[in-house]
Amino acid sequence: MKEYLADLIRNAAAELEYLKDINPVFSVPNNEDHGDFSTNLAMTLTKKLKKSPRDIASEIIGALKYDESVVEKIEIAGPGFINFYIAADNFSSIVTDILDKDKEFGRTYKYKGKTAIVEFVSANPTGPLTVGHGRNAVIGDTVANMLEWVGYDVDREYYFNNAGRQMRVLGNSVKIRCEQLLGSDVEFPDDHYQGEYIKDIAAALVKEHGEDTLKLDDKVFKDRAEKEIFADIEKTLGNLNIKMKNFFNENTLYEEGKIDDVLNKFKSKGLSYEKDGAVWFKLTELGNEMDKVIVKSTGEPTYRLPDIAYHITKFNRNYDLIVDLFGSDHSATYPDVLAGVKALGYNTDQVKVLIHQFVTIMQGGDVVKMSTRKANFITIDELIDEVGKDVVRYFFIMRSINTHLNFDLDIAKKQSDENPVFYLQYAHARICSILRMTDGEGLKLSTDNLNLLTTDAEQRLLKKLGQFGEEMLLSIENFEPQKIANFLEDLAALFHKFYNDCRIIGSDKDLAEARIALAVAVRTVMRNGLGILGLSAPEKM
RNA sequence: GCCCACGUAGCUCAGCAGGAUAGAGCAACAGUUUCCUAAACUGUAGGUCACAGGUUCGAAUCCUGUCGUGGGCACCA
Repeated sequence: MKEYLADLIRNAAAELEYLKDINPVFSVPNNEDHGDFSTNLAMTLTKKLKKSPRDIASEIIGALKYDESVVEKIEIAGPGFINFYIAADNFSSIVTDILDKDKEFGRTYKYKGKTAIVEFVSANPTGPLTVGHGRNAVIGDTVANMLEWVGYDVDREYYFNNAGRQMRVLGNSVKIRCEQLLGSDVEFPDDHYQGEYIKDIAAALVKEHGEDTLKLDDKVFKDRAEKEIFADIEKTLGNLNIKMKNFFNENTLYEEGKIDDVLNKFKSKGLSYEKDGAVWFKLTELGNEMDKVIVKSTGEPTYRLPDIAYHITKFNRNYDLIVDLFGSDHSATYPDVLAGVKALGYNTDQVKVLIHQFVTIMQGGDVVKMSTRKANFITIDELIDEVGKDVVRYFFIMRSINTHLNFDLDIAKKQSDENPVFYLQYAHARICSILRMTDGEGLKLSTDNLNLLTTDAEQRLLKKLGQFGEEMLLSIENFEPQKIANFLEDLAALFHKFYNDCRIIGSDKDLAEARIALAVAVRTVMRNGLGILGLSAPEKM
């Protein structure tokens, strides 16, 4: 429709010279009194033409040759907007289109043939995934879904490191629990992992090895903990319907010499130097503020080196789009890493770094501080048990990733009617219910009389449905999952209003069958949208 | 001190590729059911879009500064 209007204006260039080579922008006005589409074209031309915007608008309208069965009327409004009112008949065809395309409706293949990798979660295996990790997990998976929706072939990847100090502390935590189980009164250090899960792992080891447990190599405790915790993490992700394609172990970068490769390249390019027994990365030469250490005087690399090497593997795996997702606590690390990758000749334009702000957990009106080490946390699994997977997912994507998210456990756990997810799902369930009823009445779906859908509620619903594809593409290209949620909330609201205003059973047969077609179209769009968000579309509630 | 994000109704937040009278949910108040699920719908009330400048025909939206909140500024990741 926008294309049609743009053509109208381009064709008018024959009469009005200044419309040549112009690309008019159309928007849907917030206020319905302002028509179906609106353009600010006249106002943008005031300077060039030195005329009042309303005069220009009236000149343009005079030059437009349009079909009155499509455009009902055109008006000048406010400071100089040109508002287009589309004849009612032109919106109902969307229903046929939706029924036709069904699961494919609203999808584009704009990026067909392109590949993407989305790296997310990437928590080191020191404990169960907590509510704090939840936002990252859900946003990452949803972004991956979104990219798939526009044609990308997407790999979901989890990057972890099982070497560093934290992992040694983890292994030692298990070992000390074993000692305690075997009767030693050794004290458990404050800075070790306090969680119950450590005791469980220790108990399993003691059960298998008895008194010999303490003769085991230190590595065994760490490896066992890592294995059990990872199994747990994968299970948790599964509970959220998240399936990783790959778990990438930082260690492989060492084993395959990737770390040395980077180090050598830096050296040969003169991008590193030695000082105080450490190797420094010359970031100042690349325009950053200060140089940073990449290899400590102990010989161990800092995170920067493996991170750079890791990103290079992403480039070498030939992804067209590389998405990294992490919390704001890591926001300072990525510029160094990108600078390193860029310095080695890779095009960082294809890297999209998404940073989400923190989640503040509220309970009883207070902020809950969480720490994996102190075992003071709420796990995602606990949350799912309380409120279900859909609520958890929805809470994490319903807000812009740039804002701090307040997760009020009391509300999340409370009566479901405070949760907006149910509002969406109820719209879907309601439609299913209607269809069960109309089926019993012998009413069938028919697209023969869609022109009967003329009430306010019906027209608004039709217009909304027509915006689905464009809105999806916009949210996806901007990496804004919350916009999909907003769209679906609007659609659900319009449907609920339609439900209250327009009855199906009891209406004239032609009208009833057209309304069934509309309802099914809404259901299809709702289902497609919920699918992208990874939410279920229940038939009954 | 420096860097990033945020500041919109009592609360939680949309809106921000500039656009017309700034929206929703919750909370408050008043209504709607012999009728396809009331997990719904309708209405009332509630605003100095943190503050101050600037750009613009036009600013919640862009720019600068101030204040406030969160996160970061390691030879931790």
